[in-house]
Amino acid sequence: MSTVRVRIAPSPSGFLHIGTAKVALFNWLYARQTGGAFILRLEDTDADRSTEEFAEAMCEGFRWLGIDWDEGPEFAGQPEKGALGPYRQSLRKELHRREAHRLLEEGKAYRCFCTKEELDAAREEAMREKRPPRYAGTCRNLSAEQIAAMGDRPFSIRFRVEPGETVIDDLIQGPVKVDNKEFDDFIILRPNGEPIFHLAVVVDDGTMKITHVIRGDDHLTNAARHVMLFDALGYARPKFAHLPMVLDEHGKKYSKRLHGANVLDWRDDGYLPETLVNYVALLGWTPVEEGRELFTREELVQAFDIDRLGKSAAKFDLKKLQWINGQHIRRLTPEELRDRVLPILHRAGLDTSGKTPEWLAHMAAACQEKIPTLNDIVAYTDFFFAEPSHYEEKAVKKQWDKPDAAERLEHISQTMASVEPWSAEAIKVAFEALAERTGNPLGHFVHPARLALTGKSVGPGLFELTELLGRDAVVERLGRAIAFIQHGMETQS
RNA sequence: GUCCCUAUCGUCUAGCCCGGCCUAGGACACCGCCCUUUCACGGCGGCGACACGGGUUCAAAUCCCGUUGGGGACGCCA
Repeated sequence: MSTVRVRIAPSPSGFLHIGTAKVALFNWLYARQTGGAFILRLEDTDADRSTEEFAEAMCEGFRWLGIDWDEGPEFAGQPEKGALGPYRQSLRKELHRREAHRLLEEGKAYRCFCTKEELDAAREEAMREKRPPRYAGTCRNLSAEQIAAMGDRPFSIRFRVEPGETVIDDLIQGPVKVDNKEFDDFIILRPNGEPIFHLAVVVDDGTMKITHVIRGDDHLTNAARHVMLFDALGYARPKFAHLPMVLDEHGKKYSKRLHGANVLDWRDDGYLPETLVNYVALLGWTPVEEGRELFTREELVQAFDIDRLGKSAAKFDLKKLQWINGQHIRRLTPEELRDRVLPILHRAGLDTSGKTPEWLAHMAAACQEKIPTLNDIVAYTDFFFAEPSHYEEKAVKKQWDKPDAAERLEHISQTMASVEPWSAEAIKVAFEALAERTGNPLGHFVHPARLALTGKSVGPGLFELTELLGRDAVVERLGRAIAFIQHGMETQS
């Protein structure tokens, strides 16, 4: 029985960010690999910015990626899971408050009567004078009499940072030593009784028995504060692993407003969830098996190794993502591909109701090796569901602007009218025979035919496409194309 | 300003901890060739990096120091 307990603790103040997804994935992989528990905790203490819609959007992102949690809040009709809840930070305030007051009683924290205005002014002044903006310690050593004299003036609670050195034994960064002099006494509870992030995370991680805190390295410095709090509160210190962040293609922080910051943007763009999972996993992790880059979610669980995490930030590379997507699309069965692509076809306004599931699976198979994203299916197959609305201009010039163009299509049409059986293989043989008989290369007939049947110059293999289209449609479309060449060339713009 | 983290091809990275096997390996991208009914796929080849400067050493991508670049923390945000 594994005792590993890890968590993802997003603040529901936006969609699921690509960086959060990375952190979640590594936590999830570690949990799944060790047989431990993966916990979702919503850090919604900032009521102004946290909304239920965001919480749902975030969960939808996780669901799409296939990152499921063993313990977490109630969501979308699902009841809360787990024995150490509640899993919304906002519902744990009472506990946070109690722990803050416990520290106060134990002398590990103290009352601070400074007002926000005073503190803000002091910080600004320090910044202006290029001094480290730290709390001056005004209320650090107030006597009982002085405190009593404050009457019922509101106060915040500050953690008392003791002199010494704090060491974070980070699984990724190695031991990180920080002199406690670098930290001032930080506030853990606001005058209104609301907990501050540092207190809330530590209390929650401590009481939820988190064993490994795997998160973004923007928290590395905070980790020292957290370690001090863990110790002061008497909780077992978790192990830490601070992951490098995900940068955009220019090497900047992946801004929320950038397309792709929301993992669901990628779904909308036609990427498979397994692609995102695979790609993000490679951002900072390399398998022992050298050269291997393609993994399913399950294979990642097997291969993942927390010791092989990199230390530096990685830029997001769309081209690599596209390549991985193509690879994963090829690994789908035709039926799986069909099922994933059908909603996209429908959204594009194509009516697939006239086709059987088997036919649609064949169609999917014909495109499988060609489409970089699921969305490309539309351009590759729309002509199956509707007559080509027009012929690609450049292709018309190249293929049909020849004296014998109509004649060639006529040959093809006659051939197609009599091929038996109506199969891609037989159609291929017929085309080859036609080419040979007339002493032409195969392309001499294939290219004009493609244009006649699809209106385009690129698409699925011609013979498969021809079979799928059916003899009647093929002969009819060839006829139209011949008519177009004979009468319509000059009217086409 | 102080402190912390980080730095190998354009990009993701292997190698670094335990110096020599590194004339630095792979992948994506790019270029060329081959395959080929288009587009892809696939195959072959090419281009292409140890940020800089000092040490230590017979020997440094690998160890040490500094510089520079990037990121982060220093909030009654999370």
